[in-house]
Amino acid sequence: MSVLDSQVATRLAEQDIRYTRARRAVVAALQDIDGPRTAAEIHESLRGDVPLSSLYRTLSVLDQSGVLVPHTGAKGLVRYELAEWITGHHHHLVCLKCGTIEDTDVPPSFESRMEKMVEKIGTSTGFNAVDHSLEIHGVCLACS
Amino acid sequence: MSVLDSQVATRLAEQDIRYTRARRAVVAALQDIDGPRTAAEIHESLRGDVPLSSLYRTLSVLDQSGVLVPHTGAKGLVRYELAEWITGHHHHLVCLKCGTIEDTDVPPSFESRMEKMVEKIGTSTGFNAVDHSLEIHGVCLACS
DNA sequence: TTCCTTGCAAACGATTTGCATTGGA
DNA sequence: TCCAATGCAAATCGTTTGCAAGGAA
Repeated sequence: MSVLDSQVATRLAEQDIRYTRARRAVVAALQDIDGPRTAAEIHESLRGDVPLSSLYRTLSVLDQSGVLVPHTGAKGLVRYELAEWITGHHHHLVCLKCGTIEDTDVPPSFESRMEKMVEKIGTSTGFNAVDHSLEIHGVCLACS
Repeated sequence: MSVLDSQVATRLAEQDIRYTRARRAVVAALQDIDGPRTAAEIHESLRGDVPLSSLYRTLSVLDQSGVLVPHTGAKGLVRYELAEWITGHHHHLVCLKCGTIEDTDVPPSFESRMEKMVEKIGTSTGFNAVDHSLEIHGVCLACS
């Protein structure tokens, strides 16, 4: 059991949620990938080991328990990735052609300024900010 | 015909696309709103004047002609808003509870720094950046 | 008049759910 | 053991499309 696996196991145990075969498989699959993926993509990378209907339930459980985060970045498809307490904070490159989303980082100095700004926007508008993500839209290497 | 209307009319005329009743209605509906809305929401605010299937076709035409921009921000629903050449550049407050997206601005000094950064990320990763949007996630006033 | 656009109904694709069975702590 | 998780098939929901009728240039 990898470090990541035991972190996730702990997180699920705290909530009395079982860490089953399907759930392990999904976490493992997302571990090797640096960006959100759709249910269909995960299903394929699992070579059909987990039927789609179970996969959707698995994604939903892992989302609600804070292990995954959903993104609905492009083409109206929901894409999941490991939560930031696992991957670390990052931002997204969204391809306008194929809809793929990849992770990217920004310089720490910019990041801290962005955080302050987000906080300020919250207090001045009544919007209770929790999180933020800079979405950069364009065309990825594979599509250009 | 409002200023906005004639701008849109011109844009469509350049592409030999008719500015019909349904298209005018959608543009007018989005004009009063400061954030992306789903087809269902637009349909409702039009009080069913435009049937859903026609509405989807209308949204698609206005998207392809550069009048609207789609966002797939939350709950896996596609939301449309007027393009930035009409509304001006802005960012988004995304409510994690109800999924609504509202527009917001950031200070110009921050904005220009963000633009430079986005450009740099593009050149250093092979990703051809076109556009960006800071998505601030949290809980909106109505939901808290 | 001539296409483009509309409306209706049927088709589609992603996601969800009911229910009987299996499996994990 | 005992309840949660799974697998299958059917249902649901947002969105798309074929086709005949109506409308803008």
